[in-house]
Amino acid sequence: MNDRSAQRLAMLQEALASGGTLHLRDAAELCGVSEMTIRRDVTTQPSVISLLGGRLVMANYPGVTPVYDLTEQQASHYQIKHRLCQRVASFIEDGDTLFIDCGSTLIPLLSQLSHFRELTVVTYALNVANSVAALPNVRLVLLGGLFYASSQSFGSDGMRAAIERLGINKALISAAGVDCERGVSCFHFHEVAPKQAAIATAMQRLLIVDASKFGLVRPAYFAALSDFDIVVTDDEHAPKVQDCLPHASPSVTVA
Amino acid sequence: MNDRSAQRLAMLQEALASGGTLHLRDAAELCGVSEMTIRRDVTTQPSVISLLGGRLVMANYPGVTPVYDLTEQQASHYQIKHRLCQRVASFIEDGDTLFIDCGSTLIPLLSQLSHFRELTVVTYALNVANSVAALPNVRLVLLGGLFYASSQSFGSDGMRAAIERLGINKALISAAGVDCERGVSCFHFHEVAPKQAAIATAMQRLLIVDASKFGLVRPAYFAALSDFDIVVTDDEHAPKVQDCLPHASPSVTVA
DNA sequence: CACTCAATGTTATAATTTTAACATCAACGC
DNA sequence: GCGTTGATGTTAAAATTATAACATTGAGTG
Repeated sequence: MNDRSAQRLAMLQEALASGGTLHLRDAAELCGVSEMTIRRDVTTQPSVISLLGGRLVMANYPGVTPVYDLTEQQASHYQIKHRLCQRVASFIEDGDTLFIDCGSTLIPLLSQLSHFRELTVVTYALNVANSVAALPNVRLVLLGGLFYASSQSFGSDGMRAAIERLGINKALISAAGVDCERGVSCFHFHEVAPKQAAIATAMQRLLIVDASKFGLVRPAYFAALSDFDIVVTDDEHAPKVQDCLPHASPSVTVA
Repeated sequence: MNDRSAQRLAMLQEALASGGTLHLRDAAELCGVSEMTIRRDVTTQPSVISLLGGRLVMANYPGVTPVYDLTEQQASHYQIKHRLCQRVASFIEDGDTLFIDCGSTLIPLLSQLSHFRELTVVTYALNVANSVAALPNVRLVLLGGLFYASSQSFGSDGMRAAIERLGINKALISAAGVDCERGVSCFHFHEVAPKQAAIATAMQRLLIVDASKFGLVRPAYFAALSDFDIVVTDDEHAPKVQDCLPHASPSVTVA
């Protein structure tokens, strides 16, 4: 909260911006203070710098992912999403123009995009953009606007038109709830326009949801199940899924 | 070197791909082996995963370079930008709508924005957006488009119009070259439209350049020195600056 | 000038991580 | 079967890092 403290943090942030780690002792020497002070600088106030085993690391500067500890449960829950994304990747072809939705479901897909020769990714999510920005083989189009921190995504009144002007090949859509009768829903209303526009303009529409989302109702409906060509899900909660999917037209892939 | 070892590494890589860190003990439990084995997995063979203070971190994340050695030159070079940004901050008022240019010059400013009660930041740079996205007191508007990795920024044909539709208060512009007669220039042509639009629409225009930029000519001219109201620079290379600035109209602030 | 307070430094101790050495175990060929 | 081998597990000691308590400094104030 100090002025000098903030100055030191900014200095270290600059030093770490190009990557790498800085040992506490080097940081202390660089700033001309004791290790304890640096330690206090980075631990007593929120910062993009975190302390890991005596070394300062930046929370992925060009990206925004903070350094936090995954629990074993989180890591295993991630396995489901990864399996879903592996299945999604099997639908992707070289040269595709993909619309990639916001949320955490499709994040594991992004690192797999490096295996293709050439792709274009259209998104309105900051975290997606950050992951894609690092891939040299992927052209990135980010749809900007006002930032909504809750979903790490942008919204603007022109977004629907902007998306419909693009030649999107495949729309990869995620959701927070899928209900047999009411359809597919998400939490935030600003996500509705981009999702709907992508569904409207894409040649192929994939809905990617883990099975726990079935039967859930969220504030913002944006599509019917029948609007999708393919539903990618997992078999963890098979009964719930069975209730919904046979009634709808899309083909279902269980990863 | 082992088959199982490689399998475990792949598994952990998947778990870590979305960011964050995984404690050795959780990784061990996740893979059903001892901590020692995981430790050996990641240390005995080259891998994208590294071990930092008992936690696994992805290599494309901060921790990949074991130690980052800073030269004192880098440290002092940082000081200049930080001083410039402190001066810039003194021009900012609560409630301002700021246009913030891409590049590294204005990065140190962003952490200082948390000291204000309420601000709006307009930018077309990914790195700026990432820093601002973390600030709860700042409304962020990102102008999207096609991503240009070289400048970590976006470009689109509609950007000029999009900026002129916004009520920008103060334009904070950086540059790669300032020439007395030819004007102010940058490296990339896609930066010209947003810079010009911001200059055209803003009520107050600040040019922030360290003194080493004076006398340099870059491919893309975007403004004359007289288009700015305030020039913020440093006195490191006073002679060069003197040659240019007296001829132009803006007031000069030396930080 | 003495007092106060916040920031920083110092030290000792606790907790954790790393290393090394050795034990176990299963697979495989002879 | 038997011994070898590579992978893995276990344990204890060494090194490092984290924490907490207390000492010092230094600027601002009455």
